[in-house]
Amino acid sequence: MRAGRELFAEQGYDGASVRAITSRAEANLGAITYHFGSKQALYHEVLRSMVVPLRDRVAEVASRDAPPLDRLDAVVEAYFRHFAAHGDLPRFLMERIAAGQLPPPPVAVAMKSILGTLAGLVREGQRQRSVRDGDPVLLSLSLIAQPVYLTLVQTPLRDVLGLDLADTESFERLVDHARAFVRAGLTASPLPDTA
Amino acid sequence: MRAGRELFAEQGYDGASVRAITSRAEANLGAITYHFGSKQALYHEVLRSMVVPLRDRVAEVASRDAPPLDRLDAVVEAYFRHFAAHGDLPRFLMERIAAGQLPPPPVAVAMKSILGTLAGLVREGQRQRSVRDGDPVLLSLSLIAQPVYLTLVQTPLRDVLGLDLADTESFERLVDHARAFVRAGLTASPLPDTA
DNA sequence: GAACCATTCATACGTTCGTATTATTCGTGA
DNA sequence: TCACGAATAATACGAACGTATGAATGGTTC
Repeated sequence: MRAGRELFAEQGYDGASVRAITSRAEANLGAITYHFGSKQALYHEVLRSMVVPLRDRVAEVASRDAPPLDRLDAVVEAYFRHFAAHGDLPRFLMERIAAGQLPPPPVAVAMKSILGTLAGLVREGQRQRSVRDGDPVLLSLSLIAQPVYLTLVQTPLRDVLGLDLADTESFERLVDHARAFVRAGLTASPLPDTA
Repeated sequence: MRAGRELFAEQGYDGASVRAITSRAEANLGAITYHFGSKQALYHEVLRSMVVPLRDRVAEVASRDAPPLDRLDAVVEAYFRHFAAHGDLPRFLMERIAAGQLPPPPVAVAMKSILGTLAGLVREGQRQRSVRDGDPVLLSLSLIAQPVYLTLVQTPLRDVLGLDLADTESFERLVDHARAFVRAGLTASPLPDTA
């Protein structure tokens, strides 16, 4: 599983061959078929093992005792921290989609679950007028877009622009930036005075 | 080129075989090697043909005669409209990256150029205090994240949530949402009164 | 210590891949 | 009209792929 996670992240699903994975794991060529049934089954297993903790983490942050906006804020941060610890995850979330396929089942269910959680949080914020009006699902997607995209482009940015967002200092700036951006994007415009 | 664009979008770079492409083009298996030199060269050519118009479109919108915030707004819309007309593009922009590779040269070049344009626009807005303080490149990336991510997840959303963002009405709602979100994320907080 | 069973291992199979090779076709310009 | 060259076409090649097969291995249980 570890070798699979690494190689799927490095080379993508198609790029990571069964031979490469088993050889990195110092196992036999047949090991994947034997233990998981197929390459795809291993892939799904790897996905599950990465995506479930993210889902749990988001659910936990979302259920804290704090104003909805603060919790949404915390979700953004949680995403970044989780991605920092599992830098491969955003690639896993998007790879099949970017290759024109449906997301694999583990990703689809996690996506659905997280989106439900966030949309509920947004709705709560809207009820108490702290979050801007608008489709809760769209607002949630816009939130998610930030950590996913910004993490995803980190490597290309480093290689194309020489912009390194991975060292501790830059990373904190990145997180702060995204939190501020999302919070501003979500916050209900302060009402003129009345109301 | 058309067959390549279609199949690369549908199946990803690895998924689209030379045989499938040439057969859809009703051409011979050797056609790609003959006319482009290799599969990868065709891929780069296809990328260039999609990415250059986007770059030009952004540059055009960014050079309009309007307040920076309005132009940034217009860039978001331009992205969405361009993606609506070329729904494959976001996949092309992200596929190799999501597969753990560097972006192909045409994408890297366009990325660099667009990012330069937008960052300049952001800086201009910051100078006249209409755009929030912060790293112009990060702010630009946050802007780009919205059309790219939201377009990218459209298909999965339809299949997973039954949420269809492609019909005209939903699409306009989507664009309006993203514009509002980005504008709010970029706008400098109104100063208390003084200043 | 013998039987059993999960696992490891080496190897083979059939497919598909991208590209190279060689021949053929066909429109164009002298 | 003939020759040239660009384009198409059919086929071959070697490599890599995911998976299947059957034999070895080694620990556990009676």
